[in-house]
Amino acid sequence: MPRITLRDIARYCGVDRSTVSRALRDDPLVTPATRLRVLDAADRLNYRPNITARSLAGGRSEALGFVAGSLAAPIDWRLVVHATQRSTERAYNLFVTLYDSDDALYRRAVDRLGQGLADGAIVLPRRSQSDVEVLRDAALRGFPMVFIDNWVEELPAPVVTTDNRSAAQELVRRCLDAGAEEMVLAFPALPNPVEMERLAGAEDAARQAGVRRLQTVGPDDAIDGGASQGPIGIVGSSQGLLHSLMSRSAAQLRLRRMTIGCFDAWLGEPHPADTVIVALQDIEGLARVAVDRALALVAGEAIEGPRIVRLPALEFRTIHPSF
Amino acid sequence: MPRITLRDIARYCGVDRSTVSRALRDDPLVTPATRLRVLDAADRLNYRPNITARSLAGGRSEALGFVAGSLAAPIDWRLVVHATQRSTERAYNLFVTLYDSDDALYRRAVDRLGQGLADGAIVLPRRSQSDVEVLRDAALRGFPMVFIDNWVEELPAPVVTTDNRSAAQELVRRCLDAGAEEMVLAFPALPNPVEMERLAGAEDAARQAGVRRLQTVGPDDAIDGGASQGPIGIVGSSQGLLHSLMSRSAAQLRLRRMTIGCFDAWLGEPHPADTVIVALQDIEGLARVAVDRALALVAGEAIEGPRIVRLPALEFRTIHPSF
DNA sequence: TTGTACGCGTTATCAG
DNA sequence: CTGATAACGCGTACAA
Repeated sequence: MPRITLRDIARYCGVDRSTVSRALRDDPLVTPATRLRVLDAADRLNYRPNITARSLAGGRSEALGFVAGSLAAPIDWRLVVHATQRSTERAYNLFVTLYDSDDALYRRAVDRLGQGLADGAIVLPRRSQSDVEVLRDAALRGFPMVFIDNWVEELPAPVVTTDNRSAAQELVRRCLDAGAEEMVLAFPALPNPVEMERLAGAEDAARQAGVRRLQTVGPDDAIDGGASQGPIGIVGSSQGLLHSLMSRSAAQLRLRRMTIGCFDAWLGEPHPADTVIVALQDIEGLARVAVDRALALVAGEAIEGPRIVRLPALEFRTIHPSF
Repeated sequence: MPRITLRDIARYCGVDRSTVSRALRDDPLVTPATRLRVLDAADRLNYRPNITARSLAGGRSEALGFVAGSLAAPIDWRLVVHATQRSTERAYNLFVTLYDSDDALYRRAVDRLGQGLADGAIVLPRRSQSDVEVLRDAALRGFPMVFIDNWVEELPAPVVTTDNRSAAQELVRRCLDAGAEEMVLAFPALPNPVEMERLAGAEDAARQAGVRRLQTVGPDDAIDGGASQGPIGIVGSSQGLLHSLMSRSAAQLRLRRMTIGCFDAWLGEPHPADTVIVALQDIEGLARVAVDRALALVAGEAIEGPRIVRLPALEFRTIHPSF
């Protein structure tokens, strides 16, 4: 099954390859008549340009990479979807590569992208320690990169993220407004900027409100119920984390009224006596801004504004059990 | 920031470009001494081969594409993760492209992959009507494709999927064993093979067991409670679908004991009185077999075994509320 | 064992 | 307006 190339069309039309190339790229230099002939032939022969050849010749691939650990959290794949859309609007392609906590895969993915496959990348880092090593080479080589959602302090690439601090504050406030008398804060122990900002914001709000009891639980801790049986507020980064915490703490939580504060999404139903408040982030906004900044970098334009862009939460949605 | 090429290394070492090329590809023809010199220089200059050039010259990209609608369902991104791993094991790269129900994006994605960017693709179709049109061109051109999980009847590509029929049967049986006195079947109206097989299997099992009441609900229907208040079984494809059905039917379901049968994953907690049975599919197996079949196609090997491979469910897991 | 020369499919730069 | 020609970076027969 031999591929149809420019040469085939050129032969078919009796013109030169370069004329075909021009015609297909809508170069105004080419006569409408010949262009029509060429387009018709291309259509008839079912021609598709070879992208690798085009990248090689043009020096650009017109593609961006999206590097992510996994797509387990809804925010992850939603970022991918919107980044794909925005890239397409800007006549760029987006390739997603996952590394799933595997450093070798991670390095490979970043390497490949920098090898002419993409003109730049959007990076969604997860574990800051290895992120640094893997990304440094590409950064040093001047490969355009933009961090999305989370980032790595040590690298100078632009960052597009959410206003995590304010959102965490607001979640705590709303839990208290809903009647919570004590607060539990559950954020992963990972030393990454997002979790740190969230924790700081939540602690701030709790302290300012003078919460009677405040505990910060680690990834394997259970909630210390103490003697109280009153309404409790639990704020954390993701449903998965909260869910496992609540399972571990089932004995302490049974029969207590709970208000849960969570980021991004809550799937399924709250328990009958509970309320869930979700900080809905502007995921589409993140993706669009990240793609635009990446393309600006690719084009060599100076970055406008601060290195870290923080988009505010779109909405705080309260979910009550439906039955 | 000029890229380092073979030429630079060749100059640096005082050898020819082709020698460098060979040394880097571990060609046994090259003297250990010179290979060492070359590798050292490559390392020192921080050389990275240009993939587009390599693909162009070699005629293969050593990459596979993974085309999916979205990654909303856990099975989707888990397939991607495992396909990435398997591809890497086989020294291939995997690029994911999403189209998110957008036909233009879809066509573009498939086109690009066929343009030299990938040697073949794994396709996870979602809506069979447009899938046919978009994929037909690539298929006709002889572009190697393998369907994963779901597929399109009209196209002859190999299929790797699960044994949906048996799994649906088993879910219904287990609901009945758990005490359900009537059954509700909730599968999307999409005319795709997976949903059809699931529905058929579920109906089979329900009929064989002589269920007193059996209803099949559409995407916007609510459950018809009738007069009964006994235990009810609800089997459907995904948590999202079941969740919206249950919300719409809240009045009928309140206070009834429910057993829910679901595919792939259940996030969050069952309601206090409910039980959830999940058919855990062999997602890693699907991904591995799909990658292997795709690479076999790429290599021009004959496909062994039947066109449709069906992997059995790994496990049926029962989830009880933890508090 | 290494160097020479050509081709991969496309774009860009010249002449004509 | 079009045709010839030289890149782009790499792989590989073939020659030395």
